[in-house]
Amino acid sequence: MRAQQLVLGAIELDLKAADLPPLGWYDVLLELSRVEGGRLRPYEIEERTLLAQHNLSRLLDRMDKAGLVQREVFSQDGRGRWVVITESGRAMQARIWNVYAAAIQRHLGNKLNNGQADQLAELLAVLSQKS
Amino acid sequence: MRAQQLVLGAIELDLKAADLPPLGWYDVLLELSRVEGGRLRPYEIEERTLLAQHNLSRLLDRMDKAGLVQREVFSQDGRGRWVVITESGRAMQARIWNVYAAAIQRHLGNKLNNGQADQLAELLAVLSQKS
DNA sequence: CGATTATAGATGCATCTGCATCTATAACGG
DNA sequence: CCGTTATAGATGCAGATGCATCTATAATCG
Repeated sequence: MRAQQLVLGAIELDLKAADLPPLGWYDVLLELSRVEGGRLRPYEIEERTLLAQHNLSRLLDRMDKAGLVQREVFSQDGRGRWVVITESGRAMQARIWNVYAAAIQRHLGNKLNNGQADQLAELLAVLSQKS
Repeated sequence: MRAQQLVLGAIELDLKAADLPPLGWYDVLLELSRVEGGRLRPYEIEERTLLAQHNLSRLLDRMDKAGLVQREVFSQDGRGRWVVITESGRAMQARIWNVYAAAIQRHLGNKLNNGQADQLAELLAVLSQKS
């Protein structure tokens, strides 16, 4: 818990210092940017990111207002929506990645060698397994 | 990040299911319960827990209102306060620990053997070191 | 001393999160 | 079909968090 808080906090500070939005925004932008057509249903984003439904709904409000995504109707199911990444959203994803990658390097890469990083990833993968 | 979110979320759910307050409360109660006299200055709690100052200040409001801690004047320095754990606070700390310990066992202990747990702790300690 | 600066803690305000619930639509079962 | 139940997503409200700033007191330095 302590390590996560410290590392995440340090990364978020780096983002903030570069006037970029928090990591949650990046997670959404990344998922959208790497699927065909740049569009996903909200529940798909939810599954991929571990954001809670109500939380994602309002994050999308903010990202929509910021012009990074747009909501469109999903005609096959009247309940559903498409969330589509905009050009500006793709640009933002790239800008964040520049800073994010450097932050990962600084706060993780500089502290662990490759073997340790692999080991850590493996142990955390074990913890992430459903129970 | 994912592992932390999953494991912490699962532990918090266990606490909530037992009608207990979130882990932040436990952190404060634990620190207070294990010092002589059961009292610390707010800034000391802050250092030990990584809670932000303004955040801790209001957490203490809530814990005070719940009768788990009391604030007392600190006569050596007019700016300072004592935070003192109450009997009820000690009882709560113990009640939380029962549930918390079981949750740690379920969500960590059952997934990692001792060697893996040690390895993980060691890697995370490396990450926690100041830059 | 007295003015400046630093520290301890509290607080107003905006944002974010969780929780429950709501609306709208779809699926299902008799 | 129609009533019940399930699913997608939004929203009102309370509680939590971050940020900046405020008050009060201490320490420092000319």
